This record gives sequence, structure tokens and C-alpha cells, in this order.
Amino acid sequence: MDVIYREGQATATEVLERLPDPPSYSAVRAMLRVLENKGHLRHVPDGTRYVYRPTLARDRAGRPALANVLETFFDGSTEKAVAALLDLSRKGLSEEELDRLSELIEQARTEGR
Amino acid sequence: MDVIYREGQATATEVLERLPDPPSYSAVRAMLRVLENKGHLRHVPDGTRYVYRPTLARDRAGRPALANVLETFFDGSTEKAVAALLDLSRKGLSEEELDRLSELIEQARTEGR
DNA sequence: TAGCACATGCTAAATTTTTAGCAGTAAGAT
DNA sequence: ATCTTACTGCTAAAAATTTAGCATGTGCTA
Repeated sequence: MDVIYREGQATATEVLERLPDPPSYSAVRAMLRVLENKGHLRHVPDGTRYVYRPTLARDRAGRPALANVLETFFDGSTEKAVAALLDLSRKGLSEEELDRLSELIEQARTEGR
Repeated sequence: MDVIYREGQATATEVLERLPDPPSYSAVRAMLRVLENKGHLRHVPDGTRYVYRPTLARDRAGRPALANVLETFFDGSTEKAVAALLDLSRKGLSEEELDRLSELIEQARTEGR
């Protein structure tokens, strides 16, 4: 699922290629079928192969995934999670991005009530 | 793993109880053994039962988990992820927490260079 | 001390997943 | 038009997981 969310869509071969510690091609195909049966994926034929897409749009899926990490590793603390996020991208944040982040918090201050 | 990270430690029964859509008790025990063999868990006997703990401390594990969600669902964009985090806890943020969040960003501004 | 509740060690069977590989078909190149 | 490549559908076997359940041992309580 992660591979497909990252790529937006993917064929069996593409999933295989992007999988760390990958199983066989057969296993990937079987897994995609299972995920489709479970309703997590849909496929569309494209020429000779199947292109798989997630059933749940990426932005709809991101929230719960983030909420889970928040609860599992950060005690549900937004502050801890934001601190970790800032630390992850320590060097890579431009002045503009930091400005926008401040703005987000200001918005939360007014909106969030 | 999520259950054990959330609880800090857990017995087989506790994992079973907290698992959504749980398999059998036997399956949980087997799974814990497998995770231990793979090096993800350790156990210590406590009276008659085993208490399992993660090998990798929670704070060490949280970062990569967060990084993965960041890449998979938010294009690696700290801004998008922070926006989602703020949205998740829309109402629940106190004035003090928002202050501390602003402070975190100010720190990133100076430190992060 | 005896009895009970509960947990592990172990085993064997059922089920699911993984694997390899073959036949058939569509797309693109020669 | 034919060949080649790449993919799916399918099958059967191997491997791994899941399940139930029994024997055993520890700790707690009466």
C-alpha cells in the first residue's frame, strides 16, 4: 500500500521494484489481488498490464496514518510530533516554509475555537 | 509492534486484547516469537508470563515511522504534515501548546542552519 | 496444603501465503 | 505479417502462518 500511495499508482512489476526486501513476482501479484479483494485497491487494465490505485484517496488515507503514528510513538502529543518533524528536515527548511508554518499555527489559534 | 509501542510493554494476552480484528491467542504468541526472532522484541519473564518490550526504544522508532508517513502521504512536505497534525487536534490545542509550537518554529529558524 | 487460574512449551492439523512455471494474449518492433 | 517482449490467468507444490488443545509449572487464595 505504501508503494502505491507513494507512486499514486503502480503495476505489479513496479511494486516489486520498489519493495525493500521483495518477495517473488508471483507473491506480489497475489498480494495485490488480496488487497483488491479486501477493498484497498482497484485496478484498471492499461494495455497488457494492470495498473493498481488505492481505493481511498491519498489525502483521506494520510490523516489516519498520521494519527496512528501520533498515538503510537508520540503519546498523541502534537507538540512532540511537530518537534520530530522539524528535526527530520532540520536543514532543508527554507525561510519561506518556516514563515508558512508560523502562519499555520496562527491560523490554528483563531480558527481552532 | 504498535500495541507494544503504545503500551510500552505487553504480554501476549494484552496484545490480543488491544488488537483490532484479533487472531487467536496461539497466533499472537507465535507472532511475538517471530518478532523476537527478527530482533524487534525482547521478553522478560514476569512471574508466570512473558512481558515483551521493543528492542528499539520508542523515540528511536518514532522518527523513521514519522518519516515514512511523511514520504508516503505528504510528499515529504513538512508543511503539509504539520497542517494535517494541526487539523487532527483542531479543538484540543490550548493557548500554551500553540505558544510552544510557535517557539519550536522559531528555534528551527535559528538552530536549523 | 490443596485447588484454581493462568501462562508457557509443544504438537499436529488446517489454512493461507509464497513460489515456480506454463499457456494465452496484447503491444510494439522488424 | 511475424516475432519478441511483457503481462495476465491459472495450477500445483512448498513454505509459513494460524488454530486448537494438552501437559506442565508458577503464583495466589482458601
